[in-house]
Amino acid sequence: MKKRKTTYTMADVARLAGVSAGTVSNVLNNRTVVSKHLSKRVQDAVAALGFSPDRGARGLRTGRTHIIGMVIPDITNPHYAEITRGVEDAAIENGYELMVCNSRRQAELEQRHMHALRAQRVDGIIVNCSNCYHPRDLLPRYDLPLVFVGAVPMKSKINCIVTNNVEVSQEATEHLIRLGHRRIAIISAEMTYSTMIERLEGYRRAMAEAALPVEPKYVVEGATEIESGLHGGIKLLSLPEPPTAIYALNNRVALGVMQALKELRIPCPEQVSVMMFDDPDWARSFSPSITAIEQPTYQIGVSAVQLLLKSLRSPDGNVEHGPEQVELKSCLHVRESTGPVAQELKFAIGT
Amino acid sequence: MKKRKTTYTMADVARLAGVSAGTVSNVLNNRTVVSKHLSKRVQDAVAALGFSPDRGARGLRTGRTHIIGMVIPDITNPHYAEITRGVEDAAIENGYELMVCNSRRQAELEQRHMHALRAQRVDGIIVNCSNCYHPRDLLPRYDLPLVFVGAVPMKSKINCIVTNNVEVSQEATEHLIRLGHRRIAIISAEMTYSTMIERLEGYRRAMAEAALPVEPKYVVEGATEIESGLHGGIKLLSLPEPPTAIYALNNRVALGVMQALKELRIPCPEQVSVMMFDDPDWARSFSPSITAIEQPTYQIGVSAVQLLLKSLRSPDGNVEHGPEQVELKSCLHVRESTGPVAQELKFAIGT
DNA sequence: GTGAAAGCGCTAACAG
DNA sequence: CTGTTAGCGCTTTCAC
Repeated sequence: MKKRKTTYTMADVARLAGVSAGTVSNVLNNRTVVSKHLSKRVQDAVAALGFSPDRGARGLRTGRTHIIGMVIPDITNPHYAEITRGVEDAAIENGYELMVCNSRRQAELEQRHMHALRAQRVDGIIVNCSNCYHPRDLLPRYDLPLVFVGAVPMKSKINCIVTNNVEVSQEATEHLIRLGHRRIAIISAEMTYSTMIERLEGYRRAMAEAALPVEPKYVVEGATEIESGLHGGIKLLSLPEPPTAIYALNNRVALGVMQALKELRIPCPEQVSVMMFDDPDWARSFSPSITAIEQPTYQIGVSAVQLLLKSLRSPDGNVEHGPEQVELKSCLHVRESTGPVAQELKFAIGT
Repeated sequence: MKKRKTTYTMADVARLAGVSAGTVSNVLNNRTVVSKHLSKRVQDAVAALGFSPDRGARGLRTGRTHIIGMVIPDITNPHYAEITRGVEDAAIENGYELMVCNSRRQAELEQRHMHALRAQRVDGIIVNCSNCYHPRDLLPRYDLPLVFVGAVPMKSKINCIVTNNVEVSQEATEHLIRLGHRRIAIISAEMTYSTMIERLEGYRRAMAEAALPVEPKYVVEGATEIESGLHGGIKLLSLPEPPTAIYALNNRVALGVMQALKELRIPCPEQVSVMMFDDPDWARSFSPSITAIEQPTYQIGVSAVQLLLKSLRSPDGNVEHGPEQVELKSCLHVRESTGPVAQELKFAIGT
């Protein structure tokens, strides 16, 4: 039942180097000062055997696995993929390995992953929870250092990395209003995400400040799927009085909206402007290129690891003065998909 | 130096249930038949404490960590992201956890990750190597079960999941030829990938069978970056005799080609047709929607895990009769971006 | 400075 | 059926 006979242990290295296992350990972790002489012998033996210490055994002994766990909704969404890249890079730089799990936005799976990661005795978990109203269900009774990213639990004192969703969403909506748009529709994903709630709030504020009504028929709650944006888009564009601009609250939904415009052969931005949250690679390649709000995805990942490590080093599992909240900035990139509102002339032509 | 005092051990469970640790282990792994009576008591104790056994300790003891490692070039590329999804789902279904590493197409990083995974004592590794000519450098001296996916080492007897690149690429090129195209350009990514070599070969065969010359000026070797497709596309389209069709060998390059068309204001497919390998979400949302070759990405991931597990269960680390090669099928989706070759009339108009 | 030995949490013989 | 025990590979006192 042994795994591989070709896997060496520190005892093998010690024997070959003619020292004790403890000394090998000391050399490998350059702990106490080992004499140059023995140190060299040990290193030669390590190299000769191609030995690398068993991290699992080390973890068992030290109580730290040096593994960071991560739970995200869906790695195939470029938004999460880029955050993950940031996390991985930062983790490795600090000597940690990463274990990523996809929850598919299912609370049950989310929990199962959290428990699996706990069973693995990861040192901490970075999580993007899909339901910000029931975050407590996520936390194992036995506290593991946790950092939330992006979508975070509401009204909870926790470590998290957030972005200025309200602010940038308001700013982006104002961009549309400045272009003359009055009938601005918005399609969100699941409203269980704190991010969606905040982005909608930004939209509301901009509308309110411009004294524009937020008409329910222009506010569509979708899901994080392309089909959702497609159907929502078709529904909006088929209204007796269709919107002149559509604001998609994430990249999946936006993809669906673009498809809706294509199917209905509605020119963008001539007849309808489109703006989206997220700024995936393809935003600039589309015709027209898409006005988009870029989130600091990579940096979110890096910051999450930094905060987690900070929290790991604190005695109580939180940073010194309680949970810390880091806010990063998103920014709007105006491109070709948003233009001046269609002139009435165009409607005249249509009739 | 203990990690968390709130983490219980099997001894705690045993004490609470009034049994021995061995019995707890037996219940948890339903090994030998434990009496209903004690079994219940143990399960209650486990539930009461929220106990879950330390996988690291178990791994140390059993010699199997039940972790699968994975090394891919870049998780932010939808192609790899979808393979990863398949791998994760299949892994979890079989009681394995997953550790994914990004190599950024750097051989050095690729190796470092392989070693890190070995140090973690993963049970096997799934790898998409970026240089199919030097795969041996990847293998640690101490053999770990390995399964290659997609880009595989050339001329090596190894476990791998491949696709019918040559065949489908030939078929796709024939599609362009049937549309009347004669000047068909092709932009590849790094030719160190076996996939690129095979896709180019398919193109060559189709051209040869149609008695069309493969002109060097129409064969561009790029890199897996959008910029690469952009510059390659601009270069091709600026030729005195530009191609009437461009075939991009992966989704990143294709994105760049679309951007080139946009910048040069060249109508697609009226003047230039575009076809690409890979079929990411956005292919159908583009205007025009893009003719694309879909790879069975998710299934590649699932198959890779299946083959790895099969190999893990074999005594010699390989499947019964030596390494196994599984071939899956890709398929062409004809969409709007490929059309009949531009009539000479259009050129006349241009002059 | 270095070696010897204990023990992290678990499983797998082996007794009883 | 259940308990006892040894030991997986490593780190870390503690003597020397």
